[in-house]
Amino acid sequence: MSMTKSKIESGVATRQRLLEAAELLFSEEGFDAVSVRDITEKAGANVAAVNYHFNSREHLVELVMERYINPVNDERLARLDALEKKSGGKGLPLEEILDAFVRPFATQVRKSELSEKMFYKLMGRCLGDRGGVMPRSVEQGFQLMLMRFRKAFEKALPGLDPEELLWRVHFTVGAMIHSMAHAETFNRLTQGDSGGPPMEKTLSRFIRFSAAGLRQEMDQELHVEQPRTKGPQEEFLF
Amino acid sequence: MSMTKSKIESGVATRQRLLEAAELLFSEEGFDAVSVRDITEKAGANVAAVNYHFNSREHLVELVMERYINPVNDERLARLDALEKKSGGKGLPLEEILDAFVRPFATQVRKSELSEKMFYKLMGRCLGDRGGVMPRSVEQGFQLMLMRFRKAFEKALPGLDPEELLWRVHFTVGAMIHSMAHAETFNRLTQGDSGGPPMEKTLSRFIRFSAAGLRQEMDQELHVEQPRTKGPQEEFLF
DNA sequence: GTCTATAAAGTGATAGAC
DNA sequence: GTCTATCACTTTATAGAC
Repeated sequence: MSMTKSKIESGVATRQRLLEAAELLFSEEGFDAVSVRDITEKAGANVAAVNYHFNSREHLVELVMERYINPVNDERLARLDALEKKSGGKGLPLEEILDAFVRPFATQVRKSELSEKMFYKLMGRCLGDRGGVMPRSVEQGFQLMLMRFRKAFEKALPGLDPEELLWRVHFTVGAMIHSMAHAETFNRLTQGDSGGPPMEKTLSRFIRFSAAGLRQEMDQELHVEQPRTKGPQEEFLF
Repeated sequence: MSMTKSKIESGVATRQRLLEAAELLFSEEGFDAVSVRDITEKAGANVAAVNYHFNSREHLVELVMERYINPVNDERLARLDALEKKSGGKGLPLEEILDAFVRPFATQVRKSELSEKMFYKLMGRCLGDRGGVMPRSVEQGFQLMLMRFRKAFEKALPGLDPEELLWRVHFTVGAMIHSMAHAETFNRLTQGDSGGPPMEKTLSRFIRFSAAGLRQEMDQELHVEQPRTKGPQEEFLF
């Protein structure tokens, strides 16, 4: 498939067309599965155009990641800042922290020219592809952001073992990334219909799910009839 | 890096050495980032060996996926069967369903000759790489397994909207896959130490986290002071 | 800024000798 | 079962004409 002829003829700059084609292909196929030729062909440009406009394929990949991830992480920090300023040092409600963590997706997708579906897929690629390897600026932004949110969670859940908290945050991040990157696959596998855009409802669902998981008490076992007939290799009991 | 000379000299069959080398490389680099030459070099075999023993690179990939995923899915179904037989048609406790869902990882990793870390990484690759595309037999097994577990969850959570449940299961699966595939990345980004093997404790943490998220009540908002000053684009409230 | 032509390296696969 | 040699492609990147 190639770019609509209209975009080429209506004089959209080659650089812009390349960027749009790359974002579409990256979100669809993953960063490592798209060749320079795929991009230039889809953009209706010459094979040398990517290297002329972006120096190398790798630079283009990094540019795309930075363009979409950094604004999200920046807005996350800004929202957390605002919440903490408002509360004046007290622990925040989990839901508000989680809201600051995911709502930036909803606001940044509106600022972008991508469809919601493509935006989330691309975001999932950024976070899940390449074994988590990201450009330096993105990696640093992520570290800073996660450090701040981790502290906010710690304050919101005083007394919780830090290692236990880290795992709960890990599960939370995993639920978020997977939902974005693999929503289509999951729908196919479950033959279910978890619905399309708008995504506000999904983010709301995510917040409630994660808040419950993060807040959950250690004595949850009250809910369950403990099976005491465990064999030798049955080493964990919920 | 190449295979330890001992394995070559001690007469381990070439086919076996290729399989071990491939599994190690696939888990480390991902299925799409490993070439036939990478594998044969690591295994100390000739470049033509992969095609001789496995017909093609693609067949080898599918074999590896099947070897590790299918036993896990089979054991999941067997455990769920046993639970449902025991309970005689009544809804099961969430923790028991989740236990049947994740404990097979712990038992299958013991049956395999892989280290825990490698096993989980490889499993994460199977589920996360290639945009969720799996060999036919694996895909079918997954569909069957997810259908059964979805029904079990529905019975355990009567009255819950099916679409809401589907999303909660989606979050659950995401938390699990991400934890396995990206534990190392996450540790790096958080500069945290979420601990290494043994994994029993992690699975226990996962069960409690997911159970709380799945079971969570719709009126969770009681916990939080609702911000009523939302702007026009602030469309979801937890 | 765009094009062609080409370099240099890598890919999976296979025929045929041993 | 293993090896070499090679085929037929594809990849990124670039030099140089226009």
